[in-house]
Amino acid sequence: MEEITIKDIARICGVGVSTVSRAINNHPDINPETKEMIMRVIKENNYVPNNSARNLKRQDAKAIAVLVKGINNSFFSQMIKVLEEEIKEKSYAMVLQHVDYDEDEVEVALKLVKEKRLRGIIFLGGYLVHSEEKLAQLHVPFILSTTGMLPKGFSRNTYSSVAVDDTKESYKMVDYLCKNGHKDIAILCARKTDASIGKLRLEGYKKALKDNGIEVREELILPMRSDLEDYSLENGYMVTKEFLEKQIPCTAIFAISDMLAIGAGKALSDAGYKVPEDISLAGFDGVEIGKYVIPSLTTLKQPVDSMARETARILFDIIGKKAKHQHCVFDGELVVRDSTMPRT
Amino acid sequence: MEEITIKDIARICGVGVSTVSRAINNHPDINPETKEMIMRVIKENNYVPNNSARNLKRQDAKAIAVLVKGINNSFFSQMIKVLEEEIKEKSYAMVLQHVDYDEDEVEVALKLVKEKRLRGIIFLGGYLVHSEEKLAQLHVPFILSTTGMLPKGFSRNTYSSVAVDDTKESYKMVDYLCKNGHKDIAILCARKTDASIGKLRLEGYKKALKDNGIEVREELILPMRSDLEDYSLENGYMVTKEFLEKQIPCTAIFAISDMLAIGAGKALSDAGYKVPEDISLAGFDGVEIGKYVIPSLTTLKQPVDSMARETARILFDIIGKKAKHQHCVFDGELVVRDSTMPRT
DNA sequence: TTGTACGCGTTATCAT
DNA sequence: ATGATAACGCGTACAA
Repeated sequence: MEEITIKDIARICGVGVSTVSRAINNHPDINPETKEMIMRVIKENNYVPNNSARNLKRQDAKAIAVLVKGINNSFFSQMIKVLEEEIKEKSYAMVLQHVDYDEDEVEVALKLVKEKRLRGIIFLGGYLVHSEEKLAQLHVPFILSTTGMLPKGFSRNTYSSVAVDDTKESYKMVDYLCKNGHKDIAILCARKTDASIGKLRLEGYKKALKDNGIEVREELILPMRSDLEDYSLENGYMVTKEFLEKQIPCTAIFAISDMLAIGAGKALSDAGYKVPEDISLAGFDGVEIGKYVIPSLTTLKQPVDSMARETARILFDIIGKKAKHQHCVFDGELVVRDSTMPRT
Repeated sequence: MEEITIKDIARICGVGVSTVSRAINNHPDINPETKEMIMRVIKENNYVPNNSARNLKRQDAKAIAVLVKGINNSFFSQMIKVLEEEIKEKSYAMVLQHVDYDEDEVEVALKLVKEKRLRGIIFLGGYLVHSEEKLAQLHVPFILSTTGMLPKGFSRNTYSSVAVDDTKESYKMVDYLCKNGHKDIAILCARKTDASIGKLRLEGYKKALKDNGIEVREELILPMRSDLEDYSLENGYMVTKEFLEKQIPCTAIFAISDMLAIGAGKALSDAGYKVPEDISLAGFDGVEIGKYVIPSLTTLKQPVDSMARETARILFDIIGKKAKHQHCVFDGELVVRDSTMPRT
């Protein structure tokens, strides 16, 4: 039951360990026949190199890590797919690492860099606000993708970012609702303590109302419940249900994520409201399931494919010293489907 | 920019490396004051131990890996959450590893064991059918959870498993539909090449029809398209759309996963059919979103929480030598919601 | 209680 | 083209 090592292979083959190492790592200076023989022996003995030892010794891992905040976020999974393609294309390895909501992603990144000799890091989601100091220790190029921005003070030439302008896109959606005659628009938004995208999207909402001459009313601002999972279906459902029970007049609900919107849609239906005839419903993100829900969901779609591709491009440019850090803002797309209608 | 190591810490503190090591790893034989001092220096210098070096040296990692087939499977994410709780509870570390659809999970497991000195492995999903030989090399207890069974020939006392009886549960659903007067029941199922749960669920369908005196008709068996992602919304939508265009009479559609069912529901709606009045629709798995979809989805719910807890229990029992390998079959629950109705 | 020295499995730098 | 050997950073006997 002994674990077999490179030494065993060398002994069996009657060669030195360095020769085996050369065979494994596709080094040029090796006799093709020797290599073939070694590879055969490796197969026969089911030898698997120890990655810890490799990482320990190696400088150069040709790996980039993707740190995803939270699990089961269907918005990210599409991005991950694309990132994986792009990373493989450059013949890099992708290390996918989930980070719990209560974990510090920068700390995780720091560990990972030491362990895996990464060349770059992609942060997907999360709010790196409190981590400036730690971020400075990250001596590896990193890029924030679809992530709450860093505070203004943080030097913008030490990292890159790719995202939509949450305020602007949120504005777009609410403005659309206003232009379609809606005046009493509720927003299903982040908790008051949120300092990230949730806050920005709320600001867009407020600004759009003001620009359309509509008063912002506290009673129409519906923060998520903190005792339920953030951005979850259940949260959207419960908050909407409680809101509807108050019977506050309202003709449209804008949820700052599609999942919240779907939860809200169910609450509306359960309470006997027809979407969109009685109340219009809009989401944000543009996740796939929004197309399949009934009625299909009007949303503000983030161009995830392009964003993922751009994320990879920027990171590789920096790794290859082809460019400096940059900050790329994408436009979202207002996708009008069946869950909203004009108000006459 | 030099990476700081345990030696540096030792030097700064004026102690030996072993003392630092003891401080880090909470060893008993150490002066509390020395320890405190060392920990302070570690914080000040942002020292992060190198995991590769640790894993290389250590025998005993107190870690268990969860290998998940595919990404973005909302059915698994609930299980993962529970597994994480259970594993943390035992003060083990959980290593979450996604495995691509075209990757061999056993190969990934083999590598991971070498790299991380795992104590146990949980396979979530996937079909380990072709990997008997490799599985034998896995000298670490493993358990298959929610996974297509291994072939009969494989010795059942070398591994554990937790799952529902897919054939039986599928039968339950189809039998329910039959008992409610449905005779023309289409099934949205796996590709013909599938040898895993897809096959079993199809068998349950056939058996239920026969037992209810209904003929199995090929034209009502709708395999997923191979050019689209397996079990995806889009696959359910497209296959159903194409089926409906053929105008084959049918009063119910049973999809072997909830996601397929939701896709199918949209195709029905687009084609002008009312669910459940015109056609009843049922899914399988019991994912959360099924509750929020309109009409809410009748489904065969797998008891994911209990299954995850049992998975962890069994694995830890084996690790602790408290028990031998075992195979646990859970009952699913028929959850009747709004997407099905009797046929008179 | 603490420090020294060795080895974990691999890659890289030398010679040869 | 190949082999011996020194690191890589850490944990742990063993000695002190």
